[in-house]
Amino acid sequence: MKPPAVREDETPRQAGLALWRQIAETLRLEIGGSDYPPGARLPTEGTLTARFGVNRHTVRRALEELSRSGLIRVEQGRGTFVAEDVLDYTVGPRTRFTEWIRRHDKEPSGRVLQLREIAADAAVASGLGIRPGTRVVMLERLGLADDTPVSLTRHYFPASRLRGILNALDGTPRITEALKAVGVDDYVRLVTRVSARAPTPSEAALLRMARNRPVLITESTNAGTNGPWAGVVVEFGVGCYPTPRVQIVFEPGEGPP
Amino acid sequence: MKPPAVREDETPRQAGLALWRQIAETLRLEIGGSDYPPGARLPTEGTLTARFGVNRHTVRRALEELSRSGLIRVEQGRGTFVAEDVLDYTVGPRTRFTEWIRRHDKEPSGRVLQLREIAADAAVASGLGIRPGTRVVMLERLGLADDTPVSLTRHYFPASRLRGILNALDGTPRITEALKAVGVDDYVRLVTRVSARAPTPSEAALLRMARNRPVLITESTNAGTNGPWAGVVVEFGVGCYPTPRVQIVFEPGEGPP
DNA sequence: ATGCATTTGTTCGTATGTATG
DNA sequence: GCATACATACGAACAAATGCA
Repeated sequence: MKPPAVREDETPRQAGLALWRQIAETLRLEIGGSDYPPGARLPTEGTLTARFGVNRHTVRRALEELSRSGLIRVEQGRGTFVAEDVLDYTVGPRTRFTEWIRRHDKEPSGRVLQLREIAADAAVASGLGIRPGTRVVMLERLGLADDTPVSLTRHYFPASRLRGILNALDGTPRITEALKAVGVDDYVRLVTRVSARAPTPSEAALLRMARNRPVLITESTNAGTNGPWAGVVVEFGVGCYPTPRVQIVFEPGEGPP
Repeated sequence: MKPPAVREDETPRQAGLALWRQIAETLRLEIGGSDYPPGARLPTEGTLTARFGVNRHTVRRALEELSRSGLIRVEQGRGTFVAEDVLDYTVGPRTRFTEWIRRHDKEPSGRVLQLREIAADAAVASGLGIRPGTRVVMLERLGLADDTPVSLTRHYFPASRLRGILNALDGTPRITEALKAVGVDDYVRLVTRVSARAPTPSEAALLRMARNRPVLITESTNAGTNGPWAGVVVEFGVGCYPTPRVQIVFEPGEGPP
C-alpha cells in the first residue's frame, strides 16, 4: 500500500467543484494579488503538483484554463509566466504606430529590418491598385513599446506615384514624415482586414513570442486626403502582431450601415 | 553509383530560379485553372515528390509558400486542400449574422448548442457593466453558411434588465427577434476586440477545422438605441471564427479620429 | 478500445552554389 | 584566392494527427 501523497497546500477541497477549477481559482487569486506581477514566472508544474497534492494532469488542466482566459502564457521548455498587459491596437482612420504606443504610456521605437525597391506580387498589386510587377518600395520594420516588440510590419509604396520615397524613408524611419517629404501631407486608413496564423520561426524570434501562439495579421490600405493625393492609395501595409500581447480593437463610431 | 531518380514531370528546370519556387508556380497555375476546384484535395507530398523528382523538403517549401499566401490549407494527418472562398466578416455598427452570410450569397442557419441562465463571471460582468455573480442568460450558437460552420458565438444578456429574454430566445434562434420581443427594437455594436488563439478540440470539431490553425476571437458589446434602451448595454458576445475561412474586415467610414 | 496504415510535422545531418567582403 | 554567411537541396528518422478495420 502506497501512502497518500503529501499535500503542502491545506486548502480544503470543496465537493461538487472539479479539483482543477479550484486550483485555477486559487492561482487566479494569487495572480490577481501581488504574489505574481505581470511577466513573473510561476512555479513549475512539478512544484504545483506537490503543493496541491494532485496529479500533474490536474495542474495542467488548471493552467490550461488560465492560459485560455489569457491570464498566463505557457512556453514549452521555459515555463509559465503571468501575462503582461494587453496592448489594445485601436483601428481607426488615423491609426499611427507612435500614437498607439504613447496612448499606453510607453515609449515607441522602431528598427528598420529591410528597405528596398522590389516588384509587386499579386497581393501587393491588388492592395495598391496597380499592375503586378510594377516597382514598389518595401519597408519592413519591427515596432517596439518600451523595448518589447509588439509589431512586425511590411509597408509597400508605389514607387512611380511617390518619387523619392525610397530616399525619404532612408532618412527617417517614420512613415508619416517620409510621406510628408514626398508631398503627402495627410492620409487615412481605408480598410483593414484581420486574420491569424502561426508565426514563422523568424517572426516568433523577432517578436520574442512563443511559437505555439498565433499572430494576428492585418492588411490595410492608406489613401491621401489633400489636393492631388485625395483618394489615391499611397500605402499598403501588412502587419503581424503577437497574441495575446496585442489585441485589435474596432470602434465603428458613426460609420454608415 | 546511384542512377538519377525518375522524374515524371518533364517540365524543364529553369536555371537561376529556386526549384521550390518553380514548383509553387506550377501548382499555383494548376489550382488557378480547373484542375483543382476549391475544397479539392491535392496529391500527397509523397506523390508530388515523385512527380517533380525532388526531395520532400523541396515540395514542402513550395506548399508552405502556397499555404502562406492563402491558396491552400494543410491539415496534418489528412492532406492538403485548395482553400475555399474567404468569408469577409465586415464589422460595423449593425453587424448581424444573417446579413453577413446573405451578402456572400449563402444561406444562413444556426444551431443552438446551449441556452440557460448562469451567474456572470468577471469577464462577462465587465463587458455588460454589471457586478460579477449577477444572473445572465447565455446563448451558445453555431452559425452556418450553406451548412458550413463559420462561427461559434456565446451571447450574454443581463437577465434583470431584459425580463423574459430567456423565453424569447427559446422561441427563436434569432437574436434580433428575441431582443425585439422584450422591447429592444434596435441596437448597435459599440466596440469589437479581436484576438486569436488555438482552438479547443471541441471548437475545432464544431467548426470542422484543422486543429493546427488558429481561431479569431471577438468580444463585442451591443447597446440599445431607442427610448429607455438608448445607450444601455443589452448584449455581450464572444465569437470564435475559423481561420483562414473567415477574415474580419473593418471599414472605419466617417468615424472621429 | 486497439492496432495499423497513411499523411503531415519536426529535427537531425550533409552537401552545394552564390553572394559578400 | 579565401573565409564567411546564406539559401537551396537532399537523406533519414521519428513524432503527431487522422481514419479505418
